[in-house]
Formats: sequence, structure tokens, C-alpha cells
Amino acid sequence: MTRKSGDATRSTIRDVAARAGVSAATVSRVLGGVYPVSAQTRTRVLRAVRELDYVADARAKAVAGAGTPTLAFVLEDITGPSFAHMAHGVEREATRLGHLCLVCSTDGDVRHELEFVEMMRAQRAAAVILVGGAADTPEYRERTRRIADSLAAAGSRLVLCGRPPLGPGAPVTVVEYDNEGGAYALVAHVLAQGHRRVLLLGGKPDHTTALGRERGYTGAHRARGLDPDPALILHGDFTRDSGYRLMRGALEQGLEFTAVVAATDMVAAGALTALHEAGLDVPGDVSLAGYDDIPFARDLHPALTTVHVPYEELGRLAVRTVLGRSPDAPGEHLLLGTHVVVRDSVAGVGKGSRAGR
Amino acid sequence: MTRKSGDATRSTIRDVAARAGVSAATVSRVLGGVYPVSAQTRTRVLRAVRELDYVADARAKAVAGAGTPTLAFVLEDITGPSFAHMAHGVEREATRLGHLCLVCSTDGDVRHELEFVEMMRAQRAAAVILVGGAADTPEYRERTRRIADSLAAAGSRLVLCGRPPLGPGAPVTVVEYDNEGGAYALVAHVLAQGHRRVLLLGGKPDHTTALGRERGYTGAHRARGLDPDPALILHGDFTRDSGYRLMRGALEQGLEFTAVVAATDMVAAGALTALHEAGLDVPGDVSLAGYDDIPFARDLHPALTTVHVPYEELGRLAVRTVLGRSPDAPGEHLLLGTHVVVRDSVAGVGKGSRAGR
DNA sequence: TCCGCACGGGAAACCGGTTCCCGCCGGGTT
DNA sequence: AACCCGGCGGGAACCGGTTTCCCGTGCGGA
Repeated sequence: MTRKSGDATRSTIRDVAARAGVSAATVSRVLGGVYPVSAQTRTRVLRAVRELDYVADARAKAVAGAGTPTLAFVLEDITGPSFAHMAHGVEREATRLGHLCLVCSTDGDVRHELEFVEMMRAQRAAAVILVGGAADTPEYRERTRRIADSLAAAGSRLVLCGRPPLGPGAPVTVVEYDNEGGAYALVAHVLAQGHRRVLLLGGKPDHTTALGRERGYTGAHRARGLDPDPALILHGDFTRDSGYRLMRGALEQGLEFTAVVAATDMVAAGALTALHEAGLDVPGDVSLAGYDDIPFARDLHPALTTVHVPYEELGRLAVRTVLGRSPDAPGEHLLLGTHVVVRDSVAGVGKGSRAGR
Repeated sequence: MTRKSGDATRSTIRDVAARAGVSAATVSRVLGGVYPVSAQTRTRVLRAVRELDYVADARAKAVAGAGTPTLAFVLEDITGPSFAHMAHGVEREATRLGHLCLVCSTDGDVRHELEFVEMMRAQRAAAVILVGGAADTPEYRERTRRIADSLAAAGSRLVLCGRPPLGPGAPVTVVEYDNEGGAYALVAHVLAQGHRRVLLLGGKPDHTTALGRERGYTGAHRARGLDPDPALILHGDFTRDSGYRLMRGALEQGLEFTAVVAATDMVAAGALTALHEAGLDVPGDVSLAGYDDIPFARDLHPALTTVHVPYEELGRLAVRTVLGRSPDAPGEHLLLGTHVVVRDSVAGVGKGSRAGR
């Protein structure tokens, strides 16, 4: 009777051993590398492996203590350009170092984040990398702290990538960038052009990233002895649609401003078309700035002034820092620099009509 | 002596059993769900689990035959918007169905693709999803065919997502979209506006996706009895920078054309900037169209006419189709529709100066 | 009172690998 | 000729779970 189609039988190491006429231990040694094996045995085993198209079960290896551990990263939405770049950095560096990557996206749901981390713990991931910001509430801190402890106790480690530390003593590796500083420099640049009423199209009110950028906005004002009008701070999320809606709303509402600072380039993109639709010229009537420096920022018209964030580097650093590190070493904190890249969307004030009615 | 910090000891099921005063089998049963266990025993076990913060090792479960298999997807670069959307679809549907996702990016290197698939086979992934196009050479087909067979023999399955089938009889699930049809409709739309010399900013010459779009371009011409000038077909890749470079080159070279069709929206974005830098108005002087309908296509100025591809749906379908399917069922082939979305970047010919010198 | 059955739980085999430990065998030394 | 030593390979324990098989107990019915 021939092999019925559908028998989908993987061969095990013992099948290989039987076919090569040796023991399973020997097969393992041939494949494993270092243990001395005679040339003749080796070729017999390798032939059997080839004939059976055998590949050792990575999970069984892992259980037995061999095998390279996998890395896990959890992010909100792989679709966001900055997330994607961080993820890319993580993934590249991980595979360069020979690790596989598990990925989960939470869609912004905190419960999912929790579930995923639990799953990653079950997978015995070498590290769990939380990519991107999060809603910063007391419960969040406490919960994340517990996760970090739990991971550390299991020999793994939590990494916060693009998210601020939890507080002293948490067994967490933090790799973030100077979020506030970037916003500060950007807004300072805008103010230096003479703008005094600059609209902030922010993110969710308690989101760490949004918060940092908002602090930079406020700080840059204060540094000039200015007090930003709270009415000029709007909240949405980091999507293109949010920028569009917020901008339309502000326009319809007759808010007065001469410049707009968007929380992200995507938000800026949406805001830009809203501005265009309202017949306003950028930067003639209104100046506009973004944040993130995603690749197509220069393809907007006018090319978008924004702040550059080394997202990919961030991801790479996250994995490089966390691997080869004792699981319960004290927290480590890396802070990467940002810089504003000046293009054409911010100009001096008072060169055109003015927004608002 | 207290627990020294650094002992990073995971607890095993036997630890839990010992603490609860039962056997490991019982712990497994309590956690597993269905087997009858007395209420008292259950609570004792659960308490021990909680006290030890125990999580069962997913890899050990997998070896023992329990546990949910993971899914794997391999793509070129998570950073590309269309890739990201497919990945998102895959990931969302997979977690909805309770599966974890492994991700690898090949950076366009075929050898990496091969390595990764081998790794996924070692991981005993339920399915391996190849996301996005690839260079279509005879070796590619043969190699991929072998991979498919090998995966099928191991009870897994290869899925091609956004990539054409390999030929008859391959144990492969294909979920793609009407790449050629979309390009055909788009170029037909451009031709209908009176354009006769339309420049194609294509992808790599033998890339499946690029090829399909090129076929659509040619087909639309032929259908009108036109013969496209080969000099108007340029090759690059799918990035923004490629579009920019190609467009600049075409302009400097003095190529004659009244419309530009870009292989992707990203390419179109780069091309648009090059056009603007050359002082040309779009669509006054030159019409421009893209492909993919990525979210910010409408934020370019003018808003980009493009073809919409249901990328996320594609990813979702890929996992839904492949799960709950016998591993060596005959090949299945799903083809999703595309449609052109008309915005402002394509206008009638002869309304402005003209590109080329 | 005795039998049988359902219920709950333990021992052990198993999943597919790795690795420790030991024994065999051939060759060089004394 | 006896001894020792080193290179190879096999048996078995182990990793951390699941599942089969079996047994002791307590209960209800005859």
C-alpha cells in the first residue's frame, strides 16, 4: 500500500537514526556540530537527513534547553509609519542576532497588551519589547510594573521602546528618544518666526508620547515668557483622519492661530488637506509643522518641517541592549536625540491673510 | 537563606503540584479545563498557581501535542505601507483566531526568504504566509514549489498573499488581487483623458507585482489600438526615493509625456516632488496617478488618483482560508477586486505647457 | 450486607529533542 | 603481553508539559 496522500507525517530524529543505522544521540551530535563523529557516520546521517527532508523541531529543542530563544514585540498598530520603523529595527537586529520575532498588535487596547505579555511569558521569550507610547495612568504604571517584575522573575525582561520609564527600581530596559526636547526645539523654531498663536493638534490626552510633545510645546512658550492659550490645544489621535477632523473643526469654529503644530506627520498630512480645502495657503496663510519625519513628509506640498526621530535605530538598540544582559540588572535608560528638519511649511508670520474668521 | 536576587527560577508544573499537594497530572487537568476535578482540589491548585505566578510553558505544550500552533509571515519590508496593511490583516485575524504570529523580513533577499521558511518549518508553523511580490524567475518558481511541497509534507501549508500562483498542482493557497486589472482600469482612465504618451514608473523588471501592473499598462494601450513606446517604461523599485530619482532622470533626459503612472503611491509621491521641483504643475502640465491607495494619497497636492487595493482584507483572507483546511488539499486561488479612485491628479491633456523640453 | 458504578486522582508513558555517563575497541607504551 | 588512553557511539535520564490507564473510595440499589 502506497503512502496515502494526506498522511502529513513529519519525520523525527529517531526515524533519521533508524534509517542511518545509528542512535538518536548520534544524529543529534552530527547536527549539533561539536561532538566528535567519524566521517563515515556523519555522511550516513546527513544522507538520511536529506532523504527524509528532516528538520529538527525547534520547540522540542527549546524545551530541552538548546535552541535560541525568541523575541517578542507588542505594538499598537503596525500600520503607523513610526511603529513600523521601530518594528523594522527590532526585527532586523533580532534576525541579525539569530532570533525569531513574535509580533502582536493591541489596537490600543490595554487588556490586549496584558494578554499578549502573558502569552509571551508562556513562550519563554527572551525579552518582551513594548513599542510605542501608551496611556499613562496610575493603573497603567502599576500594572506594567507588575509585568516587569513577573518577566524578570521568569528570566525574561521587559523593554520599553519609545516610552518613558516607570519609575525607580523597576527591572525594565528603556530605550526612548527626546520626545519633549524635539517638540521644544520645533515649537521654538515656530515661535522664532514670530508666531504667537500656534495651534497644537495633539494626541490622546494621557498618552505618553502626546504628553511629551505637549510638554515641549508648553515649555518652548514658557521659555519665551509666553503663556500658551489652552484653547489652542486640541486632542485627537495620531492618524491622518484625526488631523483632518481636528483641523476642520478648528477652522469652522473660527479659532485664531497663525501656525499649526501637529503631533505627528500623519496628523499634519490630514491637517494640510483640511487647510487646502479651506482655501488657505501653507505657509503663506498658516504655517504647519509635523513630528516623526516619515519618508513622505518631504513629498507633501509644501515639504513638511518636522522633527526627525531615529525610530529604526531605536528598535535596533532595544534588542541590542536587552540581549546579553542579566535579567535582573538594574534598569537601564537610553535616550536618543532628535533634531528638527527645516523644510518649507513654516514661514514668518504675517505674510498672508490669516486663518480664522 | 532568602531567595538571592538573580535566581530567575521559573516554576514548573511539578512545583505547583507539590505546593498544592496533588500530582502534576491534576494540575494539568485543572488548567486544561474539561476533566472532572473536585471543587476543593481546583481551588487549592489555582491558589498555588497564583502564588507561584505560574504560566505553563507553551513550547512544552506544543511538543506534547496540546497548544495552538503559530502562524508565520514573511515579507520584504514591514516599512512599506502596503506590506504593513497586509501584515496587519494577517496579524489581526490570526490573533482573533487565537494564534500567535512570527514575522520575518527578507529585505528583498531571496536567500533570506528560503532560510526563513526553513526556520518556520522547524517551528512547526501551521502555515507560512509569503506577503507581497517577488522576483519571478524560473529558479524562483522551482524553489518555491519545493518549499510548498516540503511544507505540505510536514502538515503545514504555504500561502501566497498578493503574489500569483506557481502553476498547476502546487499545494499552495493563493490570495491575490487583480493587479493587472487595476492597472488596466487606471491607465484606461488616463488614456480616456486624451493622454497618449504616458510614462510608466515601474518596479523591478521581473517582480511579480511590477509585472502585473506593467501588463495592465500595456493592455490598456492595446485595447485602444495603441502601442506604448518602450522608452516610456522605466524601472526602479517601489520606494519614494525611486520615484523621485526616476522622475528627475526622465525630466533631465527630456523624455516627452503628458501623464505619469507610478507603480505605487510611494513612487508617485517622490515623482510628484520631482515634478514640483521642475516647476511643473500637476495636473495642469502633467497628470499623475499612483497605485495602492495608501491613506495619505489624498493628502498629496493634488490629491492622488490611484487604485484601491483591499490589502488588509487580503491578509485576513489569507489566514482565514488557510486555517481549517486540509494540508494537502488542492491549490485554492482567491482573487480580490480592485477599483480606481479618481481624485485630482489626472486631468485632460493639453491644458498646460508640457513636460519635456 | 454486598455489589457495582461513577468519580476523582495518581503513576507512568509519551511528545521530540539534548546530554551525561559509560563501555567498546584499536593502537602505542613499558 | 599487559596496560592505558583516547576517539566514537549507544543507553538512558531529562526538559516540561499531556494523556492513557488504572485504582481507591464512597455511594446507591438490590
